[in-house]
This record gives sequence, structure tokens and C-alpha cells, in this order.
Amino acid sequence: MTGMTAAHSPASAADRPRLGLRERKKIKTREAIRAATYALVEEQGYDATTIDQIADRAEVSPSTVFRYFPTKEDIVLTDEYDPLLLDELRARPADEPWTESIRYVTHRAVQAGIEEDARVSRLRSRLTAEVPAVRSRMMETMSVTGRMICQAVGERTGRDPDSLEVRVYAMSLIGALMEATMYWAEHGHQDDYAELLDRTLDVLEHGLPAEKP
Amino acid sequence: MTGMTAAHSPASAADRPRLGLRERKKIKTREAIRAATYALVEEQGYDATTIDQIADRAEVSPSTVFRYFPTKEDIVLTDEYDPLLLDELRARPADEPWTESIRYVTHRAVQAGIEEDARVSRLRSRLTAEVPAVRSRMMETMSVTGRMICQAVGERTGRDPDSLEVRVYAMSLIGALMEATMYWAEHGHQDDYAELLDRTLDVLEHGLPAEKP
DNA sequence: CCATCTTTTGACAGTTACTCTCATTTCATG
DNA sequence: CATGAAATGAGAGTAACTGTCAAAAGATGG
Repeated sequence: MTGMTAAHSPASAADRPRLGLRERKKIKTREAIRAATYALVEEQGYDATTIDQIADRAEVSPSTVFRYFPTKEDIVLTDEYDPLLLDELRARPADEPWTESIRYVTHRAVQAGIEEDARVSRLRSRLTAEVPAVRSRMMETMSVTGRMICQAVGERTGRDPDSLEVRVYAMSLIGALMEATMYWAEHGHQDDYAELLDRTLDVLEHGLPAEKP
Repeated sequence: MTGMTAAHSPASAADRPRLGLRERKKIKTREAIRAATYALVEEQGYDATTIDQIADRAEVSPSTVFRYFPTKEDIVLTDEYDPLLLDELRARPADEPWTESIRYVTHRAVQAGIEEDARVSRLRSRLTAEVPAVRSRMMETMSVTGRMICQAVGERTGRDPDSLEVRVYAMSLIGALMEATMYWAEHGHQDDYAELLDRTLDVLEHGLPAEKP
């Protein structure tokens, strides 16, 4: 939802012994591919980095890279937290104002992402702002998140989650969050992301504020 | 801005005699490529249509297709109306409420697009909804439109067009309009687009309405 | 521990969008 | 009509993907 999610699976220690060797290897391969990609992208830039180079450094074949990630952009972007966030959204008290629930959950998402790996968070947002292909893919995944928000709105308010109004609301939220991320990256990540988020949600709730002093 | 714009240049009759043979040929080639693409896409679908096929039918070389359009998606999507709409937005009376100006201009855009070629309008919105690559490209071009809206907001209200607030506002508008287009296409273009547009802008202005009866 | 079954992997060939270069053609101009 | 400029076509090249198939590696029952 925020593009800030980290490379490795959230639940780690608990199920490590449970998993067979096969599963453990898969996780390792996945991480190796991502680590190789991050390193190469920081060295050479995104476009200059090819799948073959990634495969080389991760010590797998190019075929394997595509087995793990459908597109090059997904290696950088994939975000496994969305379902968890949705659960958290659902778990909010039913009498809490909707906008507050959204505010809470978005803050949680950002916090989780940064805590996990601030460096990767920033690389991701930077690539989202700078590389059109990455930005597009990001928008696609966030649209999926948007549909989940529609579901949540429907559950909470009894509205039809497929109605134009709910869908428009969700997509305008997605667009706004996307722009906040880009703003953050374009300004060198110097602002406090949490504050940007609050200002973003304020605009959605109350429209453009009065002119500044 | 709306993805509804037509294939041929808005000004047509007036400057025809002025243009040299070279310019006239260029326009013809451009139209030939687009016409070929529309036809092939309707026959076979978007993904099944290759650049080579398009070049064949348009009776040009593949090289020429890429000289005229940077990507395959652009052949379907390119929208020349944005600058005109921006002018119209600027021309609105300064005391008109901002939301009203937006409403007026978006309606004008849709109307212009449909009047020009309803069939192409629908094909475009259908492809935007159905083909991820087209949707992504659409989103990119609409983001550019968003930056223009930032400029216009800045001029009208004296706000900094690069501020987070203005940018977030513009992008949420873009996201909303995008979703309205998708909704329209997904429901087989059976709704009145103008009415969808009004409901969309209502959501942005007043948030989600009370539940339906 | 071994045999067998299943999953994962790598090698390879193929497709397609897109880029670059260069010679040829086509239009503009004096 | 000659000369210069712009547009075109042909062709080679790149890189992201897709699909197939045989080999390798882990799981499993005896």
C-alpha cells in the first residue's frame, strides 16, 4: 500500500524450523535475487541493470528470476503487507470515524516499512518517482489495494463496494498517497513522512486549505 | 485528460491549404497508423496486434511507426487536447468557485471527445480498463495533466503549485477521473458519462454521500 | 539406505517491443 | 533543374519476457 515494505517475510523466527529444506531454499533464493537487484540498481541505476546481471549476481539462472518475479519492476516493488493492513483496517472499532481508521492504518504501514529497512524504503520511493516503469507498476499494485479498501468501506458502512462513489473515493485516496510518496522522494526524503501523510489526508478530508501566511 | 480525444487534429480545414506536401503527408501517415491500429485491435485484440502488422496495414515500415509513436500504447492513447483544456481552465472567471471550473472543463473534455468519434472514445476507455499496459500509460499522461492542473491552481489561488497540498489535490482528482472512466467501461458504457462525472466530482467535494435508500 | 515420485532448476529457442545507424528516397528552394 | 534538408526503409542489435524439456535436488515410503 505504501511501497515501503521490506524484502523478507514478516513472520520469520517462529516458522523457520517448521519449514522443509525446499521452502527455506526458496526464501533464500528470493532474498538473493532482491539483494542482487538492490545492489546493482544502486551501483548502475535501474535501466542499466539487466535480468542477466541480476541472475549472475544472485547465482541463479535468468529463468529462475522470472519464476520468482513476473516483471523486473516487481523485484523492487513487491509488497506483502497489504493483506495484513486490510485486517488491521477491519479490526478498527466500528464507531471510529472512517477517516481516522485510514489515518491510523496508513501510518502503521509507513512505520512498519521504515522500521524494517529504511534504506530499501527510500530506494523504492526514489525509483517510484524516477523510473516510469516502476511508477506504473506501483500504481497498478496500489489500485489492487484500492479495491480492497472498497471492500472494507463496504463492510464498515454497508455501502456497495462496487458503486462508483466508493470506488472513486478509494482511487482518489490511492492517487493522493502516491503523490505524497513522490513528493517525499523528490525532496530527498528530508520531510517527515508521517507529517506528509497527515497533510495529505487533511487535503482529502477538507479540500485545499486556506493560503499560507 | 479524459482519454477520449480523437485521432485527427482539432483544427483541420483552416490550415489545410497552408501546409506543404510534407506536412500533409505526415498527418496522413499518422492517421493511417492509428486507423490501422484501431482496426486490428478490434479484430484481434490489443496484445495480439503487433507493430509489424500495424506497419503492414498502414503501408509504412515498422521504423516509421516508432518514429511517429514512442510506444504501442501511445498509438491508441495520445491525446492532443490537454493544452486546450488548460487554456479553457485559465479562461474561466476568476471568481468562479474552483470546483465549478473543474466541473465545467471536464465536462467539456468528455463532450469534445465523444462528439469527435464515439466509437474511438469507447475503444480507448475499454482498453484502458482491460489492458494493463494501456492503463499504465494512460495514468502517466494523466499525471502530466495533473501537473498542469497544479499550475492552474497556483495561478488562480496564489498557492505554490509545487506544494504538497496542491499536488495531492491534483493527483486525487486524476485518480478519481481515472476510476470513473474505468467504471464506465466496465459497465459496457451504459451509463451517461456526464452523470458519472458529476457524481465523481461530488465525492471529491463532499466525501462519500450518506447511504442509499 | 535406497528407490521412486515430485518439485525446482537451468539451458535454450523464440517472440516482441523498441533503439540505432546508414543509405535511399522524397520534398523544398533558389 | 540542381542542391540541400527532411523523411523513409532496411537491417542489425538489445532486453524483457514466454514456453519447453531434460537434468538435478528435495520429499517420501519401504
